[in-house]
Order: sequence, then structure tokens, then C-alpha cells
Amino acid sequence: MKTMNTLADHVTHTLRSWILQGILQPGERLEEIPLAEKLGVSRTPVRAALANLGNEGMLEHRTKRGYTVRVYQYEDIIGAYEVRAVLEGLACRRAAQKGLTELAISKLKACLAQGDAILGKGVLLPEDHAPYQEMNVTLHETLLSAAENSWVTRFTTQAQTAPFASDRIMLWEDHGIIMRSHQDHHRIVTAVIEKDAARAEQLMREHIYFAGLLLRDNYERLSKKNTAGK
Amino acid sequence: MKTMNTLADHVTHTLRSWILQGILQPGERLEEIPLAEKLGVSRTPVRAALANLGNEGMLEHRTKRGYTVRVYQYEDIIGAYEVRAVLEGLACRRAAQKGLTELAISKLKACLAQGDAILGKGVLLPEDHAPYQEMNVTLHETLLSAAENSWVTRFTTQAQTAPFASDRIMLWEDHGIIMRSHQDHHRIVTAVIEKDAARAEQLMREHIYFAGLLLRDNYERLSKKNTAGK
DNA sequence: AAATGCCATTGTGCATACATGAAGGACTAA
DNA sequence: TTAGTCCTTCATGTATGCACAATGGCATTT
Repeated sequence: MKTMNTLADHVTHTLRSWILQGILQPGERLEEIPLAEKLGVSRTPVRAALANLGNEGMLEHRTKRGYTVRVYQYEDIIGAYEVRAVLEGLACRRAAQKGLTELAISKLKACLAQGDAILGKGVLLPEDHAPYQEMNVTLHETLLSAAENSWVTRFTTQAQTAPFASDRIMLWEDHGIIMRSHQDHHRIVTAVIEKDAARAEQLMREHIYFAGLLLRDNYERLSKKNTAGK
Repeated sequence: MKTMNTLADHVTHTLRSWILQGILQPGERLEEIPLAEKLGVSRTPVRAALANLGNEGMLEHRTKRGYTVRVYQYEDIIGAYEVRAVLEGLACRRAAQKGLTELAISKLKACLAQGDAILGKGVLLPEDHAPYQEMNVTLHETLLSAAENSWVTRFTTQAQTAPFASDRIMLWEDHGIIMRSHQDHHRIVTAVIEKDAARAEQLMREHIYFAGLLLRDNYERLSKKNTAGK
């Protein structure tokens, strides 16, 4: 977990997870005093947290009218994938040019091996979802940090604050699509290791762009499932 | 100018411009109480402003140790250009695919005409710098907003908070380079209008990436000139 | 003399009181 | 009944007091 030495950080993390988990619904108003009471702190750290999340784009702010959970339009979600595609593509290109550290290579190979093990069984059990997600996040984060560009890291992270636009969202129904996605992982890692920068960039762009297309085709169903759950 | 109904917003804008103008030097510590006194407000809006600028990446924050003006490394500046190149490239691709509005087309053509007028004289006078800059900013912003992707807009703006990484920074010494840069503008606008998405993306990427290379070759000189001025 | 530990200083983090402007309801007039 | 205005309410914006932790200087010890 992250550093949370101050109350404001703690509140920030709490609210962020509440929003991502859908405990706070889009458009819902966040009032300082109720939140402060619910969390057992004063208004000050709550205000700080709201300001943070506002700057990150998760909340909307209007003067004298408080904060509301940002309502993402369909276009915003698709747009987030477009941005992630070019940013993570850039990250792979630069990672390939710079070359990977031994540590990064071993981490990536471990991710690939873990994915192979999970998918090799032929079926994808519900208890495999969490480890696969974890692996997926680690792989993408490793490639990102290998680019050594703090802007790319920051923006990619922020672009995943939109619901459904996160690495942690996957469509588990279609085994074939997951298989293909993990084949992408193999090709991307190979290209980066072999310093084939252009190919690495192109593969990662397509990898994420296609995830966006997939979401587009399933958006209706997913968003209904999400709101029905609450 | 932007909306600044609240004191916190006012302080935010003031501090931001102080940083960009170099009145506050990189690494310099920003203490709440002196700033509050200097600006004639209490610590509260100052704290809010510092938090804002911290999230935007202009300030560094360490718990119980306050804020300092972020010290950008050489790599951060170059990295900002890399990110802007792919993001604005994406914006041009999407703008081309979506098609421009009549208003956007006329704005872009006005920018091109103004640039032609300024550069057509054969010499670039100091009093031409401001209008040319203005034109350049307008052109890039028009293309950005034509993409209708709020993430691209936000991240591109943030990536320009780094010194030397802004559209407003130019190298005026070399007339030939400015001419070439404005030729890029022509080609980019043409490609977008003709919906040649791939060409538009590639041209814009190169346009910005080259600006980064140019900066790289002049970084030493520029940063010395900047610190000497204060 | 150098190094280590203690203490004072001071600025941040948090809590809380006050001021201001927005939202909603009630009352009046047509 | 409906439209409009005034007023009440209350959440946000701002100011300020208090506690605590980090920094730097000083003293003590080896």
C-alpha cells in the first residue's frame, strides 16, 4: 500500500477506492461535513482530499457548490483508451531504445510465465481472475517504468481513473480474447528485449486500442451490470 | 483570463505565473505564512493553491516539510516533448477522422495566414515574437480541441508546465527553423482538413519531437541565460 | 576535535469558528 | 392556481488557534 502518513492522504485513498468501487455513484455529491463525520476527521483533511481528487479528474468542482463524482461519458472512456494506447506505446518504444535492466527482464518473464501457466490449463477459473489481473498490471507497470518518463507514468495512471478504463477491468467471458491478449504480451516483451522499438510501440498501441474497441462493443452490457449491482 | 472567483484560485494563478516566470526559482521552498502575508490572505487559500500546483506537478511535496518548486531534470524536459509529440499527434489523427468544424477551419486558416504575413517579410523583428507565439498557441489549441478528447487536452496542458517545454518557448535566432516549423503547420492543417489521419499524426509528432531535439541542442545555453537573468 | 544526543524553534497538519453566497420554501400578488 | 420575490437555511470558503514533528544549534562525552 502507499504512504499514508497524513490524514488527508488516508482520506484521499479511501474516497478514491470508494469511487472506483462504485460505492460513490457518478454524479453523486460529496459533502464535506458528512464525509468528515463518517471518517472521523475534521473538514480540513476532507477538503484536501477532495481537492486532490478534483485535480486528478475524478471529481467535478463548482465554486460554492461543492464536489460531485465525475460523470464519464461514453466518449471519455473510449478517449482514455486512445490516450493510453499512444502513451504506453511511447513507453515501449523508449524502453526498447534504452534497453531493459536485468531486473525488469526477469520481472517481465515471470509475468509471461505466470500468464502461460494460468491460461495453459485450457479453462479460466474464477479464482484465476485475480492473479491474472495482478500479472497484467505488473507487466504494464514494469514496461511503463522502464521508459523512465515520469510524464508517461503519471498520465497513464490518471487515464485509468475512469471506470472501465483500467487495466483491472477485463472481459473474462471470452477465453480466446484473453489468450490473444497474452500472446500480445509475449510479442511486446520480445520486441522490447530485442530493442525493436517501432514494433514494440505498434504492438502496445494495438494491444490497448483493441481493448478499447472490445469495451465499446460491451459497454452497454457492462454499465448496466454495474449500476444494477448497487 | 480564467475564472477566479475564489481567493484560492487567485493564489493558484499567481503562484503558477511566478513559477513559470522564474520569479520563484526551482528548488525554492514555498512557505505558507510568508506567502499568505505577501498576498494578503490567510494560510487556507495558500494551502489550497499549493495542493493544486502540487497535483499538477509544478511543486514537490514532502510531508511535514512543505512544498518546493519542482526541479526539472534535463530528462524531464525531453520527456515532456516526447509525451506532447504522441498526444498532439493523436489529437491530429482524431481531428482528421472526425472532421473539422467550419469555425475550426477558419481559425486554422487565419493562423496560417498570420504566420505567413509575419514570416513573409524575410526578417523576424522582436515585436513580431509575441504575435507569432500567440498564433502558434492558438493553432495547437485549435487542433487539440478538435480532437474532442478531454484527456489529451488536460495532459498536453500539464506537460507544458515544465520550463522550456511550453509552446510559448521558441528559439528566435534561427529564421530558417521557424520557417520550416511554419511549413509544418501548413502541412498539418492540410492533412487534417483532407482527413489524412495517418499523415496528420505523423507530421505533428515530428513537428513537436523536432522541437524537443532543438531544445536538447540548446539546453545548456538557454538554462544559463535563464538563471543569469535573475 | 569530532561525534553524538538533547533541546529550542518553527512551520506544517489538523480542528474549529466565522462569513458569504447559493438553493429551496413560503408568502404575496396577479 | 401560478409566478415572483423575499427570507431562511446550510454548505462552502476563509481565518485562526493548537499540537506535533522536523530541523538546526548547542552541549556533553569520548
